[in-house]
Amino acid sequence: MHSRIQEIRDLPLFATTSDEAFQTLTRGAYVQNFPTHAELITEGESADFLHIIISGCVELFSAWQGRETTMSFHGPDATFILAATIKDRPYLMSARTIEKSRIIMIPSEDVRAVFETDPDFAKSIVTELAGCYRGVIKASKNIKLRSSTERIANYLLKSYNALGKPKDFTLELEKRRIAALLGMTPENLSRGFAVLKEKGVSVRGQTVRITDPEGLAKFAKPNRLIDSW
Amino acid sequence: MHSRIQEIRDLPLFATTSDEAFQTLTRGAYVQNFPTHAELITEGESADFLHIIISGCVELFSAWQGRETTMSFHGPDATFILAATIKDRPYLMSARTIEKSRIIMIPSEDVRAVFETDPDFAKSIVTELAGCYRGVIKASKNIKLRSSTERIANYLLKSYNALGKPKDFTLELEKRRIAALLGMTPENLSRGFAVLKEKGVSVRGQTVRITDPEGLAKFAKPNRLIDSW
DNA sequence: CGGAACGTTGAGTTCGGTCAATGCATGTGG
DNA sequence: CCACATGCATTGACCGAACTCAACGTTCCG
Repeated sequence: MHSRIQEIRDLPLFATTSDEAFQTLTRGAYVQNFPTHAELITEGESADFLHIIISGCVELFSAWQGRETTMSFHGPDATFILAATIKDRPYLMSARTIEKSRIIMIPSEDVRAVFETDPDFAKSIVTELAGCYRGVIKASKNIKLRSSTERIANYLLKSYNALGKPKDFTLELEKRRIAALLGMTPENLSRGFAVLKEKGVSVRGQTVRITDPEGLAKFAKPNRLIDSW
Repeated sequence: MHSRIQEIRDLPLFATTSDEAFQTLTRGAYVQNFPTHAELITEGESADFLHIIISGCVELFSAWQGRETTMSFHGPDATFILAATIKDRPYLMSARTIEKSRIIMIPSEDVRAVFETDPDFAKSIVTELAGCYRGVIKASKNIKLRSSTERIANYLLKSYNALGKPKDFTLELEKRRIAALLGMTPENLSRGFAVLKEKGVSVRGQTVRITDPEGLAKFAKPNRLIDSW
């Protein structure tokens, strides 16, 4: 049990939080393991808990009139859905695991209460939320300003650079999920990879090799206000 | 001068802020009048000031590789760009006035400083930011889950309801701006209006009449998790 | 070994964008 | 006060990016 608390305490979100505030936050909190494809929350429900991912991967998605769209994927240390928790409003998105995942759930009331009493925690929360906001803006710009092939190129380039420009690397997500993340169908992702072959990328199964980083970058035109760090 | 301060003091964002904190915030602040089509900020610049709109209308937009896209429009009481101010990071969007506008500019440093010392202000800021976040999410769902005609139908329905279901009403924005807001070309907006004629909408110039609210709603299928209030 | 899910490829469609012409306001200067 | 310029809105013809549907191949797992 002690180690469970510790793994939460070590999260960046709580780095500067006082012990007292941390106690309050974790008193009513759960830590839970979920299998793959577990639906964690459903849009429209009231935001009773702030969720924080310890390990695994979670997809945020939305539906309307039988259509569904993926909004984002999140890994360890990410929070969702903070904005609903703060405003005490219904979730705007649903969440499901796409791997076995370990999630902390902190009662929204406690988050709001501690926010008011602990300035450092308030700072952490607002920084986290601002980061989420900027993430959505970037995603939106990516979708609205780029063609599907350009989005793929930038996605590959970003992975490549994040991993330190390795000779080749493995895709983190299944291709169908990459397609969903980039706002296209799996068929179109395939066709995109085919086009990018001429620009200096070879994709074989899960393995990607960037044969011409310069050429790819020249095509992708990555931009820190969209792809950023 | 006194009335200038007063008009700021009365903003919702400062409703619960202490006088002392308010003093600090406004000490280094400007209030400025801008003409139509003034470029207020450019994406990539550092976020030196939090902007608050007192009157007028501001467009947020982004560009990449010669392409441009409208992200949102904002009227009185809205803030931008809060997230950049908080994170002390470059703006992700540019802003321009589309009417004569009166804008408050508060040094970002002061916002961050007061955030740490005044819990009520911190609360206001985080609530405002959470609202911005949810706004972007809704806009993104609107774009990704609906066809252009459906977006138009919902836009008209929302205006209609917001105004109290009047016999007819005038469009707030120019049609070209509505088109940009809804993520389509002006040509397509025109065609959309034509289609909606059959669904119970007549648009003549700036004037809209909803002849069949039921029928329009049946087509538009408005949803509180997208169109909300 | 068989089946299920994923991925790829091809054919055809559709939605929305581009380009161009025209109409319609508004506004300015002679 | 009118002539003309300018910018917005509309309409039509065409184009193209991306989606749908279907078939087939591959991989992985029971």
